[in-house]
Amino acid sequence: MPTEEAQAWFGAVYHAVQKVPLGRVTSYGHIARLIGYPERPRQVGVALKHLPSADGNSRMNDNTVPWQRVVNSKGGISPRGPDGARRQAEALRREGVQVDSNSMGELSVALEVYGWFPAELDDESDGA
DNA sequence: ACGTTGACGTTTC
DNA sequence: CGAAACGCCAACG
Repeated sequence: MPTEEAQAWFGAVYHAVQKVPLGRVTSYGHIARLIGYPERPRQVGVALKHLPSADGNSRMNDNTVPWQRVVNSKGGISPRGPDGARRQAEALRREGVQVDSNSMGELSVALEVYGWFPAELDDESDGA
């Protein structure tokens, strides 16, 4: 049983992820900043890793939380398991998000097309 | 109870 | 511009 602090953190992460609209993507760092803990992007990944199944009774589950819209700062899908990244790419494509794969099999979102959400947190203006 | 791991990001070299 | 180090902290062995 996690501590109440941890529960609050998890809930905050899930809630923030739910704010990401369909067809857009965000990064772990963005979620962390939105919550108010810009130095813990890693714990965002931890929270998503422990995201409850849709079968459970939890209001926050992999069916209500668009975990697939969260990628790393490079726009790539971090390889957590053999099929994990592939499943995420599929879910994103299903939403209309373009996901490219290089010769090494690494999957990445076409940020130059979709950009980040929210865009206001991006202080730099490179691509465009 | 303690050491290691890991859905990350920034800073440094 | 690429690689390595460091920080973060819950989960796991």
